[in-house]
Amino acid sequence: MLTINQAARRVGLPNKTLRYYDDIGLVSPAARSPSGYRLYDEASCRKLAFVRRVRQFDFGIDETKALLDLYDDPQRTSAEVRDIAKDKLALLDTKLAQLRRLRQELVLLVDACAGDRRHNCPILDHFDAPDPSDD
Amino acid sequence: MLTINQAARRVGLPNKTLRYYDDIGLVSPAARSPSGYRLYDEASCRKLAFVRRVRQFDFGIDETKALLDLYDDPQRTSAEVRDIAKDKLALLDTKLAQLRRLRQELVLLVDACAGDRRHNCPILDHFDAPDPSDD
DNA sequence: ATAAACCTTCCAGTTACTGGAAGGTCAAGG
DNA sequence: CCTTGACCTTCCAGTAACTGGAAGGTTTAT
Repeated sequence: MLTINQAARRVGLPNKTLRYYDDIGLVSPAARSPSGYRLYDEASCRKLAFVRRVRQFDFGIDETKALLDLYDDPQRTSAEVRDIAKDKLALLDTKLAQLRRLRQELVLLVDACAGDRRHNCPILDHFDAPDPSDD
Repeated sequence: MLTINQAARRVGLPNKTLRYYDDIGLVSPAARSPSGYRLYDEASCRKLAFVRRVRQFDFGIDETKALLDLYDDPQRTSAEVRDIAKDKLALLDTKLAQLRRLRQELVLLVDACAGDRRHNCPILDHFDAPDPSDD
């Protein structure tokens, strides 16, 4: 049984985050010591590591919880999991497209700007465009 | 002079957001009516529109404020603005690279998963990988 | 006069934590 | 036995950028 900091070090998360996950009921320690210390066993550490990996994939806490429930359920089917992953993938693609557009516009702006001591600036001009057709 | 909802409609932001921008001192209305209503003129509407466009580029409020100060300052140089934009561009590139890696991994996972009624699932297996070398 | 449609302020909630204060616990050293 | 330091606990507040809602004042029209 590991105390909170030991578990935190093992799974690579801050101890604050472990307390938070306990508070919201995402991953709780296996037990408490007589004096109230959180104690994590192998299984709870695996769950924490699982959560960390899922979170790195930009899944929100709710989605992570759904995945964790499936992870805990030996009766789940691969289709249930795959549906969640596919939804996430679609979202990710949307986000990527937006960011790419953003980047492209910003590149144009930076390129158009002399970046010298003069006072006119195409970047500000662009943001100031009196363009009523833009939503 | 426009009331808050009229201004909100014109610049394409929710009225709550206009109140918020006033609260934090980002963009304040040009005046208040005798009964305390916020009144926006042309200049304040232009600033709101400017802020909206900048925000769409994923600049934070602080960065937006910096840009707005430069926008307000006839003595600013294009170099000052360009530096901010270039920093943002670098950040954007980092974020894009991360998301691309994420997407690629997720694609592999989804492809590897049959998505049928069976109980084994490569996605969950991946997240469960007992991989201690990952940070 | 009163109803509808505005406007105001203030408080709470959102996401996923992070930081800090006040205080209990545990092992080692003197 | 006592103290010191490193842990641990809970709870409260703050982060970013709003959003929603309650309670109440104002304006306009009927």
